[in-house]
Amino acid sequence: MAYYEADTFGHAVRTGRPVAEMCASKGTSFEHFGAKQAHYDNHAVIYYEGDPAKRLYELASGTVMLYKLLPDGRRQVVEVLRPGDLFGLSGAEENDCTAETLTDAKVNEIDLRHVEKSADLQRHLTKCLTKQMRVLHEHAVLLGRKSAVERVASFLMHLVPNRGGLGCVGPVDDTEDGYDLQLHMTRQEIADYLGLTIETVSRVVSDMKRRGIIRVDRSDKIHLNKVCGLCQMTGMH
Amino acid sequence: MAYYEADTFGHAVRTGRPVAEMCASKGTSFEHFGAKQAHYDNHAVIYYEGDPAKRLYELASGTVMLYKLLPDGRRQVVEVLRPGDLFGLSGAEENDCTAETLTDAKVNEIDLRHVEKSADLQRHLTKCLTKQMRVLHEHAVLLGRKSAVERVASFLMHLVPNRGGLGCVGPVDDTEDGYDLQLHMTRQEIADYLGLTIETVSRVVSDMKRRGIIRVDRSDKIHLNKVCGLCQMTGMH
DNA sequence: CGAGCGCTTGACAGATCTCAATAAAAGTGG
DNA sequence: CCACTTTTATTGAGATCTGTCAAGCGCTCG
Repeated sequence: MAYYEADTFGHAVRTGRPVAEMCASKGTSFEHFGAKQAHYDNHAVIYYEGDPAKRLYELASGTVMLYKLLPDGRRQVVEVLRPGDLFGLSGAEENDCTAETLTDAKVNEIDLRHVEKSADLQRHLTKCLTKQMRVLHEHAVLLGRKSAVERVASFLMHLVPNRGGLGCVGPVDDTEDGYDLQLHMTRQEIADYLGLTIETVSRVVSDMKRRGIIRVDRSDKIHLNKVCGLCQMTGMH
Repeated sequence: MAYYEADTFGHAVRTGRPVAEMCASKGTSFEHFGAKQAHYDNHAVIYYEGDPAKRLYELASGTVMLYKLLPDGRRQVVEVLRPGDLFGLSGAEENDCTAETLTDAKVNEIDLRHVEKSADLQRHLTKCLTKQMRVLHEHAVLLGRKSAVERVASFLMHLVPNRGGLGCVGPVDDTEDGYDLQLHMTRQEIADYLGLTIETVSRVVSDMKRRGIIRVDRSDKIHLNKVCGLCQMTGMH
């Protein structure tokens, strides 16, 4: 079924020409620019830090993380990507991060030599990179200035659509302000993303559970009882 | 004299047309694309976080920092920019950071509406943004995973050209491996960049002084006695 | 010379990390 | 379907690093 979609996209490539409007209207996905789509299983490495950078990647579905390692094994997850995000552009001969899937993922891949040529694609790149840069800025604040509780609260809030950010719509309903979410990361991955240890993440989650802010149905299935309450804990209000 | 250069650049704008080769050959500076150059004094704010994003900026000379504030006053400096770097692209209606000079600075400014149009400019943007993203990734590792000593050591190493990074050339001379550097940031600014407190930065610097790794001639004039030795303290070897 | 600002230093507190044990969940093979 | 192993998550106790608060130092400039 997933494979079907790939074929559909492949077809679009064969018939379509790069058209700015198509790109702009659809927002994400650049299969129009001669990309081939690849599938990756859960926890598959797409490329390693230090590998020669050959392709530009666009995440079509699923989740991918980018991380860097220090020689002694410390790891920092620098980005958690969602569909539409780009990766593989390191600005050098070699990739600056390792890219690894967090779920099954579909990825559009374009040879870097082709990227240079298309003006529409360049415009698309600028837009995507700018957006990702904004996220990196906010994450720098989290890593540099937030407490463990604020980091975890911010992390959870980012998984709730249309809440917490600039376009926060507030509680939909006065009495009900819950939200069910599915984590695609282990505690270790979350810790490495938030610049904490696995034990600290676990303790903060347990604490939120004890205080009735969240309910943990399974370690990767968490119900937020009060989204607004959680948002107050992010350090941003 | 600085003003003279601005005139020279301004002249180039009036006579030249956007040419990819000009841009590529010079590497930085996009005065060819109809930019106006502005001068800012030391510690002048170019724009505030939350202001409407109207222009794209390219730093022509000097140093600029981008920072974000939390409501309680905590500050994180998210980027320290060098000539050739871009800023002002937030990917939204409003700037996501405040931009403030750390020195006198010359800045090329283009109205965002003009940016859309030029393909060459877009290509230039992609290249610059990619490079800055790489720096942000590395800084995330610093903020998330490095100790105070490693952070300060990394910070100082970044101020030494051609050392520490991928293209490290090693000591030029077997006996001499010193380097004189000029900080353009106060201890507070450094602390806010490294995710530390001013006291911790001060203590780490004093400690390095005591151990003979650096010599502090003035609080903003630091001599590195052994660049290689300092590099060993960054956590990256 | 004195005021003001930035920097340094000390003593202490507290948050997070480390190490270790236990518990829970997921995968394996009979 | 059930032991059994392996992995992942939780919890506790203690150590450590960095932050907090407060005082003192040393420029720079009027």
